[in-house]
Amino acid sequence: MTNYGHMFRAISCALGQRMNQALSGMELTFSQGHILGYLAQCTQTPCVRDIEDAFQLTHPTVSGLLSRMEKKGFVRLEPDPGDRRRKLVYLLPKGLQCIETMSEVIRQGDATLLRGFTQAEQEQFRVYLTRAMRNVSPDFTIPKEEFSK
Amino acid sequence: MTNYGHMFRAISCALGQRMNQALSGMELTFSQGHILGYLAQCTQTPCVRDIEDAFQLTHPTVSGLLSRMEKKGFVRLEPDPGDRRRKLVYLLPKGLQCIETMSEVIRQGDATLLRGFTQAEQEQFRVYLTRAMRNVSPDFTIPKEEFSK
DNA sequence: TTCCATTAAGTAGCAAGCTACGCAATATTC
DNA sequence: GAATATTGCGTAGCTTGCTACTTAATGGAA
Repeated sequence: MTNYGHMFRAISCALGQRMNQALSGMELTFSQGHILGYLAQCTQTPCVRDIEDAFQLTHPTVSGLLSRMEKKGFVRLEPDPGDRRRKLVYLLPKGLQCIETMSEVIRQGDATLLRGFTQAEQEQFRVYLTRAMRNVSPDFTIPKEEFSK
Repeated sequence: MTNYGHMFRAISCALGQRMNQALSGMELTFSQGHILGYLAQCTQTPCVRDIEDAFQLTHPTVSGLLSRMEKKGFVRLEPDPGDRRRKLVYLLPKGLQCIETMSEVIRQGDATLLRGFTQAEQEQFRVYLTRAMRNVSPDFTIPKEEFSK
């Protein structure tokens, strides 16, 4: 009777819009920024498939994101010499430069969303969201990103 | 540091996928179903703009949705004789028939999301979500739909 | 070794969001 | 009444999600 699906869609879209506007200056999108954060944190150069797994996204989605990111010079894709099926995803300097801005944008987005929440309420909300997340997507883990500071 | 933007995106996508799969039998999508629910509840035939306002969506988005829905025979669009700028959106019988299924799909979606939540936790979660919603989109109201039963 | 299964990536095609335009009808203002 | 502003809709073009299919490379089994 409450239709959470609609609420989540609305919040997700509104938040995404804010983020994308904040990032529009550096021709970077929110989704692309997340991938940069993931790459910056990796100890080993990941392949496309690794990114799909980390973000629970399908191959065509990630493939499209990376192709646009490559076009703008944020990353470079190269075949893995050890397994010629794979393509390794390298973070380029231009991509690395965006990490700090991304981090700030995320911080501000969270602050907007949680305006008026006490510390305890934030913790509680986060617990609920994590539980809801696992309910709809059991093998979900929050992807490691270079935005923890 | 927690990146709520990503959590909301992930939940929203996962939930949407479930809903769309459940509705795929009747060639209806989740977003389209919401509009049907809104139309079923209206006392006066709304125009396109009314739907945009109700769901906080842009014109091209609603325009596209309605055009696909019209193609499938769920709704019919006709110019408003009283104001020739407007187009009135009529709910057709085929659209009305989907309401019940939509209602059930939403019920099941919510149940999945909230699995393991006590009644009190559900209420609390709902309060948090509503507050978060207003934080990111101040003039948001939950659109009236014919899914309350 | 050869055959088959699996895995990684590519691509076509679609839905649903968005921004940024333009146009026609109505409303407002002088 | 005429000029201007606003409003409602259309459309082009983009991103980000998806499914479904194909192809190439690897791995395992007969």
